[in-house]
Amino acid sequence: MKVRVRFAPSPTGALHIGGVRTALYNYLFARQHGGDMLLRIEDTDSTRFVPGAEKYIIEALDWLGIGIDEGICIDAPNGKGDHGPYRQSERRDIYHQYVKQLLDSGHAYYAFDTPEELEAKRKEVPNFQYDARTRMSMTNSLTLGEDETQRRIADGEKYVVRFMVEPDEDVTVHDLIRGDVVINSNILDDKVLYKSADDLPTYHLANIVDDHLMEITHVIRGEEWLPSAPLHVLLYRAFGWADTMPQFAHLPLLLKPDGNGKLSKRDGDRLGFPVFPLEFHNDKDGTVSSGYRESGYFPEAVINFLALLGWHNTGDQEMYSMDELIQQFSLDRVSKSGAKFDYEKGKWFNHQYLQLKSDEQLADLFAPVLAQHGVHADKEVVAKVIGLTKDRVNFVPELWEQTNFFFVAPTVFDEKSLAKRWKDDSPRHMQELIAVLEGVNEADWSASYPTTDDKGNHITRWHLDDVVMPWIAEHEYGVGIVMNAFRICLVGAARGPHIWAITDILGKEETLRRVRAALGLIVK
RNA sequence: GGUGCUAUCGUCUAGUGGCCUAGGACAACGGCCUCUCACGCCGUAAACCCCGGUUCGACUCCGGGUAGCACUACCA
Repeated sequence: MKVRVRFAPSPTGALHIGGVRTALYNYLFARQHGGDMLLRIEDTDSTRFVPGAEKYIIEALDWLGIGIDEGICIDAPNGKGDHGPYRQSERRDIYHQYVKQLLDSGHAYYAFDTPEELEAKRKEVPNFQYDARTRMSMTNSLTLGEDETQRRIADGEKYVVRFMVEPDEDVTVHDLIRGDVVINSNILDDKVLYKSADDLPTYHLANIVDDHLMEITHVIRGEEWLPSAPLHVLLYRAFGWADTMPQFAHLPLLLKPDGNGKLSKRDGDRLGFPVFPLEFHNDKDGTVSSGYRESGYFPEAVINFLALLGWHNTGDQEMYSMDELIQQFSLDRVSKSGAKFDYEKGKWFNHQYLQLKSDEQLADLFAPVLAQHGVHADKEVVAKVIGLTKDRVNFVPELWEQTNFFFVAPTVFDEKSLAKRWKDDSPRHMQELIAVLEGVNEADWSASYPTTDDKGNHITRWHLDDVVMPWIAEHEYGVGIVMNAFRICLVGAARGPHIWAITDILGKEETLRRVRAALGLIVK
């Protein structure tokens, strides 16, 4: 039988990073088995619907490279495949039919208790549960009788349909990650399956009906669903679908980095990192949530990071491409315990993937950042500059802090660097250095050649080394003193790549101009 | 409160009864490299929740505690 899995988010806001991981695991599982990955929208709660959320979900998955074979997706916003519609709000007629089936077979009943009455009941009776023990004292078709029930419905009174859970039964759920989980039906309540108020089913009914009709073979979802899994098993049985019931796998939760509990949207705001793949503007409550994409993350880094939060192969491999994940992923190597969200490790992954990109690729990605700062430089130069600095950044936007001095001459000079590296002799040294550098031919300015150091390592030596070092030695100046003062003139601080790599890019004219300018600007 | 799930370095994890003096990675710390800041390299510190049992032998199996989490809606 062909493997068919589904990711079934609710369009109630931006897609949480935990949801992304669930989608990823579903996708990896489907691809590995040559099966289908479906996306179904579970919009059965009309009160929590957020405009734009659905579009956000499909764009986020598309950005991450989590491909959808059937259902709602980027190239078919209204769904593709022959098991549709894939939006639950468009499947009302289908649900009516199955609600009726349960009603007719005696597995469900009408209930007229209002939300207010139920709330009052819960206040009055501790641990109140709508079940076999209490249902005969409530307002429902079991206590009202056929005629009264029909009269109320005909009068347009709001009602719900509840599932009738038989008491005293041990229900076993076989979970692919955790093994057999047994729960007694006494702790289950008569779940609401359908509400007439918005003519929609609840999750429990819709998910069973849809998974069955869509021929889902494996339900891979978050651990928060484990307690209701027995109810779902009971529902399959009530429908007579026990034979084709999908297999279950409940994934461990993603936890807060500090303290305990599920990772939430608030944690991101509080700790300063995104918990959503893309930036999201919520028109319903006016909030804006930051996203991994906008923070400078590469999708492959997010995927790699997320994949390892809850799954790990034997061995020490850390870097996985999507193809490797598809090949190696397996549900029985998914951890059972929750994983704290380690944002620092996420940054490290992005650093690794950034190093893997070519300087030219990075130059293209960096161009918009440069433009923001009013810099328009040749791509060739930008790529060269990136080659010198990329190993010290985690994100493309950070490149600006590392490279700005290549494009804009310093006008302010770092106090700390001056205090430590700018000596009383420095102005005189710089004056002399100007004279030395002026003597260098334009053609030799950037020249370099391979050689070996005194330990026999192959290194690149610059022509300017051969000019400046002898001069320093001749006057018995300190190399560090002269070079750092020089660096401050060019960069504005005691940091940055090798000094001759800087002068190479700046060129003779700009280098000398900066030293002269600095001499006028640095007051100490 | 009830039910369920879970439990190895600060974090993600490897470990499926002897390969464990518990391995790797992130973070931390120290050193090397060096004109600077980084990167890189090398190194240090750091864990089997507790108590019993099974066994010649338990991180690994079993039982009991404890702790954490999840669920307990006309939300998903």
